[in-house]
Amino acid sequence: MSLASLVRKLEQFVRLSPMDHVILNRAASERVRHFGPRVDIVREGDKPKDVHLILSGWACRYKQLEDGRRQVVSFFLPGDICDINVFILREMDHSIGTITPVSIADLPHEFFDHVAARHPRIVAAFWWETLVDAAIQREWTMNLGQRTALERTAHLLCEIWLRLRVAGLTRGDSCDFPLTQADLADAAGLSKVHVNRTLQELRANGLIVLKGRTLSVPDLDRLMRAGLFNPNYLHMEHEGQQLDAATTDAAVG
Amino acid sequence: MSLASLVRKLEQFVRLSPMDHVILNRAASERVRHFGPRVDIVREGDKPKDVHLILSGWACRYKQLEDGRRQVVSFFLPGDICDINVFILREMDHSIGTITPVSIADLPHEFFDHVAARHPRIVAAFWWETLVDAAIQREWTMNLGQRTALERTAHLLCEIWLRLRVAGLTRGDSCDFPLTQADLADAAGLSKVHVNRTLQELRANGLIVLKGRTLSVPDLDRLMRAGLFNPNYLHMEHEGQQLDAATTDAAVG
DNA sequence: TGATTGCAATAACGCATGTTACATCGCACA
DNA sequence: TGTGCGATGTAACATGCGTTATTGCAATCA
Repeated sequence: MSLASLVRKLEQFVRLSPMDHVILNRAASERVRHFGPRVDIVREGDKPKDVHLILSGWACRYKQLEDGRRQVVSFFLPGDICDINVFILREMDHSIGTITPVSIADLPHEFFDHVAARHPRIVAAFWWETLVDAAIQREWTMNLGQRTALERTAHLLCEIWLRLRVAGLTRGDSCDFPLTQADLADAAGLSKVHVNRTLQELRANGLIVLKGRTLSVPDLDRLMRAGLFNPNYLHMEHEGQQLDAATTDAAVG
Repeated sequence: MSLASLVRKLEQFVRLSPMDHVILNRAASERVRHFGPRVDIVREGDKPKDVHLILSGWACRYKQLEDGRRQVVSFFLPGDICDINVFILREMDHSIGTITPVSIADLPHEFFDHVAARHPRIVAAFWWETLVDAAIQREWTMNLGQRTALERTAHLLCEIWLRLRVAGLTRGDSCDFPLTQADLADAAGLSKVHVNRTLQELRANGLIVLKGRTLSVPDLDRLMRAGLFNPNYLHMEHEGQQLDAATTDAAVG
């Protein structure tokens, strides 16, 4: 039930007040739902109702062609929020499915109305989350369009690693890693067979240790170099110079 | 100076009041700048200052690797807005460059503050624009990850065609088309040579006529089928059942 | 304990797309 | 009227990745 991951992530951007914490806590404990692994939470064509906050487990957003080709367009890790403000759109243009068992909190319309009026720093933090999401999607475009299979896979692993680390979900140089090679293939736009070859190569180069459902990254810098990975798009402002409320209120509008 | 394209596009989603029009008009006529073709408007690493509204001309957002590989991650057409709320981020993670000569209006911070407080329908329309942008980026991920060169190119042309049409920039089955084959290659993640081959094939199939800087699409349905194109992600709500102010105010929060 | 199932690993082969090189076209400008 | 240059077109060849098929392994369950 790791609301901790959300807070930890948001707080690298804005410092939330004790009241903000209370608000988030309440929102994350009402209307919680649980899903098994490998099921759909939302389907393309649905009319979106709520925003979802991932409390625990991994999920993904994906699109599918009629002939079955499937592309994972993003991963959701604990603490991630799915599509703030989908309220505005009439119909989902993609699906969201679980990878592991997942717990989510549904955040209704009214939560955002309430927050908008009274908790500007939460709003700012959510804006930041939204913008980072968009930046990640652009980077995936770059990844699929320009990087080789090896670079692309390394890049994807770096991104997941850093996002897990910010969420407090790494231990030393290891983390849980529930993705199958088929999942990686759908995300990287590669065949399963070639993902397998590529992982072998990463292993042979000592860049990763991946066994069971655990990933270790013995030397992140080397993996980042292999993936031509530049973390700037994640906009992690870990230098500690966070925006204060006055600035963010104005920026959010 | 086509503010008309912006208004036309936004109005398929919300009906703007006469006052809204005045506001947009004013914003689009102060602080206008002009650029030549093939120059950068914004560079990766810049600190973003204003939001940009494209008044005329085509531009693109792109990212580049150190070795020169370049990926166009989106195109900007007249009436498009670049990155609402980039205020929040510290540093640009991509560049924006012109393709043709371009005129833009810089929308400062204060414009959004003003609008946020007093013009909820403009806010709603901007939200919609932002969400559609995100949906387009996801679709590009799909495009690069799963579609073949032919499908991918056809899909890209369909998208541009529909976006131009909504902006009122098509004439019958033709439109201006200033992209070079190199531009298409950078956007589609293909080599120039293969883009050339692919365009030949589209021409041979009678799906497009592309000569000089003009594109004609004699049969959009066929082109859409060739590109496995499903327009749902553009969220064009042309059925005319637009949201009214009450709904949208709440949705925007 | 054996059957079933899902995932990972490996091999052989094919093809879509990349690469390099050069020719042609048309427009801008001297 | 030529000259240069960016864009398009084409050809020959190379290769990275996809496809299909099979095997092994480990977990789960009858």
